[in-house]
Amino acid sequence: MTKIKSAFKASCSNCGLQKICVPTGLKRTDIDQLDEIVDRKPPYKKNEYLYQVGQKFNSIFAIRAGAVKLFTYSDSGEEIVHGFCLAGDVVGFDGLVNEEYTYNAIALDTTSVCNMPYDQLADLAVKIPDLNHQIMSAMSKKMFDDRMHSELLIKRNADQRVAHFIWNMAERFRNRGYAHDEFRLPILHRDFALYLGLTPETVSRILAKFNSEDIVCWKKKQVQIFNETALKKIAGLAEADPAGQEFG
Amino acid sequence: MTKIKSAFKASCSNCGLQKICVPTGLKRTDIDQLDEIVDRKPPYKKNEYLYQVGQKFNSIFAIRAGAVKLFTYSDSGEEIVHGFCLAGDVVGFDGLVNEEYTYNAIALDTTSVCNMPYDQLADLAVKIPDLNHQIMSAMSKKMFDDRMHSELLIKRNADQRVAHFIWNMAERFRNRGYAHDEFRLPILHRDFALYLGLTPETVSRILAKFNSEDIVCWKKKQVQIFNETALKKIAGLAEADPAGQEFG
DNA sequence: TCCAGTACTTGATTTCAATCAATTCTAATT
DNA sequence: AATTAGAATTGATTGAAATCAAGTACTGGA
Repeated sequence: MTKIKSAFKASCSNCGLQKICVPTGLKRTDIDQLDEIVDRKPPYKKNEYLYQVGQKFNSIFAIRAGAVKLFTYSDSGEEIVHGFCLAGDVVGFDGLVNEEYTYNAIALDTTSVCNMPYDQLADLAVKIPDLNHQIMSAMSKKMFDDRMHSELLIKRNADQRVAHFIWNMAERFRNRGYAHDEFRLPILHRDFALYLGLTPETVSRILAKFNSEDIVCWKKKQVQIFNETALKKIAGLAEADPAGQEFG
Repeated sequence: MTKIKSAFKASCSNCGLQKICVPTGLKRTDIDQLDEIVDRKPPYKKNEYLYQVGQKFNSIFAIRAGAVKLFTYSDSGEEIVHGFCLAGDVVGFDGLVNEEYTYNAIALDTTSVCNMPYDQLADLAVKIPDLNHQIMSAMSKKMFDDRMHSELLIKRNADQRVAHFIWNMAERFRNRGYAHDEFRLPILHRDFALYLGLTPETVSRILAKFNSEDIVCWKKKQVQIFNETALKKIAGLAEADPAGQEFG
């Protein structure tokens, strides 16, 4: 806990996110090989782009700290928010087809990433089948997230969407070993509204209601959950702890 | 055109969907290797399941003919339609994480598939990097489809959703070399409505309107597009042919 | 510390699509 | 060909969230 971090070279093998990130399930020797190709650049500042739509695909990014927003613009020029990535998430797979990225990825906070050049990663994956599988798993996980997102947009009303989103974020923090009832969420209500297909006004009203009912408070990028049960209930989630819910 | 098909053993190398399906971009010798692991079972009948949620993941399916609906049930038991697959599409990647399928896949019509057992495919992919890349491309393409779906659900009103869906289907037929202004679409209006996050009533009203305006007619699983320009315009798609739009 | 621009809140009104309800049409089965 | 259940249509009504319109509160930079 009180280790002097700077004394260690940053590496996958001493990274706290090993259980969540790409190295999951890899042998120690394989992790060391992966480590060699990882490029750890200085962190992105708030509002810096990791990549943009149309840019040549060259890397996949594992987020070590911070938060990233994925978005595009519709034909009519409105911003469309596709998702948010937190520490331990892997982004950039959208670039695999046609060798260019299909999202814009922007840092919402100061954000450190592990940059994995794709040509090297692909070469390595050929040699390490577990790694190859791991990459596909990460993609498959992303698909699952997207599926949950569409489900939200298709079936849920505004209250349910807001509750579900907050609950989902809490779960992601829980899975990463952080407090799940109180956490920093550097996401603008505006972006959050866009992601849920709602307006900022609607989101504001619902958050005010949840706050007045002592369910959850989200102010100044800080979230506090007071009544987990109520939140889950509004979100339309089954009462019992869903054991199979180990996706983040 | 008038070749006696039964005289040929079905294979990737004589398949008309080669340019769309998994073999795209592979060398002839690689395709032959792929061919060896492909299991071509008798077609699925209408309403037969290719796979179901929770079932052990074992295969990826390339659709040769017919149509498949991907769906799940929400916590509250309502059906949620996630997509439709046509000839040339590849399904089953959702099963990669945790080794089980996360969708239900059901045949909407008599449907022939090429079943690719995943363990064999994975072994082969290790030997053929192009194939590995091809598999990831197919996953990435699926992600792009899902992205278009969320975009539709987030930003578009009912008219735009309906128009966009029909346009998208037409493009898929066009990409596969079929007529794009008249095609069979064995999808119930009910399923179509669920996919778009609308009710059957709303869809029915909009289709009636489009029909009365001589834009498009979709009756008895047969679609005819009379006014492509109007359809695109309603869908909110740019007037000029989007050159970069080669996804299906 | 002030200022300016952006983000957020709150209220009044409108609108689009859902819901409710009743037929009509269609396709599968015998 | 008759039967029947499911699918699609059409109309009347309701309701949830968008929109319009001021306001207030942050936040980052000078």
